[in-house]
Amino acid sequence: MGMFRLSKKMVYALEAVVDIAYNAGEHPAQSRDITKRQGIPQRYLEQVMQRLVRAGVLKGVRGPRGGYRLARERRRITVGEVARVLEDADDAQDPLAGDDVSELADRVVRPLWRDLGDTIMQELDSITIEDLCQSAHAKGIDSESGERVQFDI
Amino acid sequence: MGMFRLSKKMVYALEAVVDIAYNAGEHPAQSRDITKRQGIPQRYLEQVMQRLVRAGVLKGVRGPRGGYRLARERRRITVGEVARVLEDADDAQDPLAGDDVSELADRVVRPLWRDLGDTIMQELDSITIEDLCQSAHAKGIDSESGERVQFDI
DNA sequence: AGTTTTGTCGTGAATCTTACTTAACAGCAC
DNA sequence: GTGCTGTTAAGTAAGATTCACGACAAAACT
Repeated sequence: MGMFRLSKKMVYALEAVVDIAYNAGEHPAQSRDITKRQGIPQRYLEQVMQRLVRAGVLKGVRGPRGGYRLARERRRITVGEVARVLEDADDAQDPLAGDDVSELADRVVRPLWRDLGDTIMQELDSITIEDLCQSAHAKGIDSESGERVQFDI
Repeated sequence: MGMFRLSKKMVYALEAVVDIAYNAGEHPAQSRDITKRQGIPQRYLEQVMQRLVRAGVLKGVRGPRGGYRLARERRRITVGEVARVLEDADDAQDPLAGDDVSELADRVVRPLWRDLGDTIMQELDSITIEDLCQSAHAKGIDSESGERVQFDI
């Protein structure tokens, strides 16, 4: 059906992206370290990361000392974008269309659901990774990379 | 984990409840008619209905000419309540606790998610079945039961 | 410099778990 | 007994998790 969803995958993705943004030092952040820090299933995260790489949110570098970097500045990546990337890729069709559905469902109940999803997404689109990093900083959470390692390009 | 979710089950439940509220005449609405009208898997809905009955949202009456009625007035049932009933029953524990989770996740990312869920729920709690029926009426959707069949008790 | 080794990401499939759907039968009221 | 709800179990689809192996780039070793 393609129902909107706040999935576990999204949370993992967001945790990983924030982790990279917040802990990134000179070397890129490695998948294994991220999963260790955030308590995310190791093998699973790799798949999530691939989606983020292909979507242009992260940039993966291979080989020893490899890992992941943000593909853009922190303030130019929104939580909404990360969430959208992890939304099921295969639902090319309209989420809640349905021909064999009553008017009541089609014009009252489902619009409510759809509007709700839109509202959530708007909310998420208004929050950037930068915002979350600042929030973490304000709460005195310490970064792996000393402090203030600015992200380039 | 216990992640908040806008599930298909909830949509079905809501569609059914609204259908009952809007189409209810003298006789209770029957499961089969509801599924026919709303395009919901017949046998599946029965289970959903049971949850709603046990939660005191619906009242089932058996035998010929049996069916379902609202257990309360339309304005005293909120969309949020219906959604809550269909939230997985088995997650007795905290939704997003986790001990082996970094501060970054625990104090930044997950609170964001939890707040979002709370916001959604608040929104849903502010909408009653009555509201949806009026919306349907305003849109000129016609009821099975002539018009204006007020609900008793 | 060229080659091998090593450590990481990259990809696809296999397995496990949860949600959804279907089915079969028991219980109750007319 | 007939026609509905009530209950439990079995089957199917979707999501989450794990596994195995290929590709690539840095490092180490001639």
